[in-house]
Amino acid sequence: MSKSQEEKQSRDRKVVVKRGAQENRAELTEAEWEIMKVVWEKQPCAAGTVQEALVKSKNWAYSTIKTTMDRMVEKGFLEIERIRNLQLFHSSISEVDARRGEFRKMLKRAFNGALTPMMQFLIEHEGISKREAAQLREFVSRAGKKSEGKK
Amino acid sequence: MSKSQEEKQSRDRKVVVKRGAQENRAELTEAEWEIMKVVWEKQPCAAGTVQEALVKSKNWAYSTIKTTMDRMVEKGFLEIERIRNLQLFHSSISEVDARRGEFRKMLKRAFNGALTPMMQFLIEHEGISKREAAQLREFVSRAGKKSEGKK
DNA sequence: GAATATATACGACAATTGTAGAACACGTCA
DNA sequence: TGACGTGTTCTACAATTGTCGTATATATTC
Repeated sequence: MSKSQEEKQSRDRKVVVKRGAQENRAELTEAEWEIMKVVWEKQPCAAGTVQEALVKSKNWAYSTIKTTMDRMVEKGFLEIERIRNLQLFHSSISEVDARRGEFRKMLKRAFNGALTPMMQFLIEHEGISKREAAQLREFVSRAGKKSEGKK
Repeated sequence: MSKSQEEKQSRDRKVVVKRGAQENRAELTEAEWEIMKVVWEKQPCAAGTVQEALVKSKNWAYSTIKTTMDRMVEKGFLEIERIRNLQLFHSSISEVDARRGEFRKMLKRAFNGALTPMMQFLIEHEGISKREAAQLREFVSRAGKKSEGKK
């Protein structure tokens, strides 16, 4: 496997574009996640806005965030709308697609890509709060109807 | 945040040791996952065994795998049992802990650490089969009881 | 126009992760 | 003992990601 092939695969794995019925998904790094969460909420917004939003939880230098965001533009995760000297960023990937990417990556690594072993894992090894359980019950009752519809 | 602090936090995040009732979990890279899956299945085993097992899916050079495994020893994920000149590796982390680490990382990044939005996401965006929905229901029905026990 | 504030561009370094070949060491066999 | 096979050690490079200060550019105000 040559470097360029691997590079191409690596890219495809990060952002899998729509091919027929296949869905969009993206894989973000830790820092990218933090930044995208702010962008999804405040877009279009400047890098400075993102920095201000993250100053408490992360305390990153402005240039740290700007660099990361510029790289995300190169990767196709963000786009720049220019107004005079100001760059406003907006997302090119949806939160749903990013979530899907992260979820699928986890599923593939830890559960060979299958939901059933993950569910078993949750059942046997993960507990949840009462509140979460109540909310889940509500969603599950809807799930019955939705899944019938889907399949 | 100084470099050494960040380094310490980074380590703690990768392997969170047992503190009281808190659980074990680990975070593995892509290559580490591939290797651990083989080790869990064949341990104790030599690096060459791992390389042979992965030759079809990955075609990594022996030294690629050996290097990764040596680094994993340094990280505490693997341990070496020496028999003459031969090193047999066995895992220091369980598959459950690794799964938990990967799952929790995903949950934190994509769903702010909460199960409920993840389940909602699955139901609304991922499409689940009847069987999976049934497992979800089982999880929810057990959730009430288990969480009492765990918490 | 100068001073100031804001924002971008530039450049660089460190750590981690992935990748792997070459050199060296050990064990076995003829 | 030398040859050969197996396994470890050593070394190194590349890419990515994280991190950030400095230089430069732009816009505004006095």
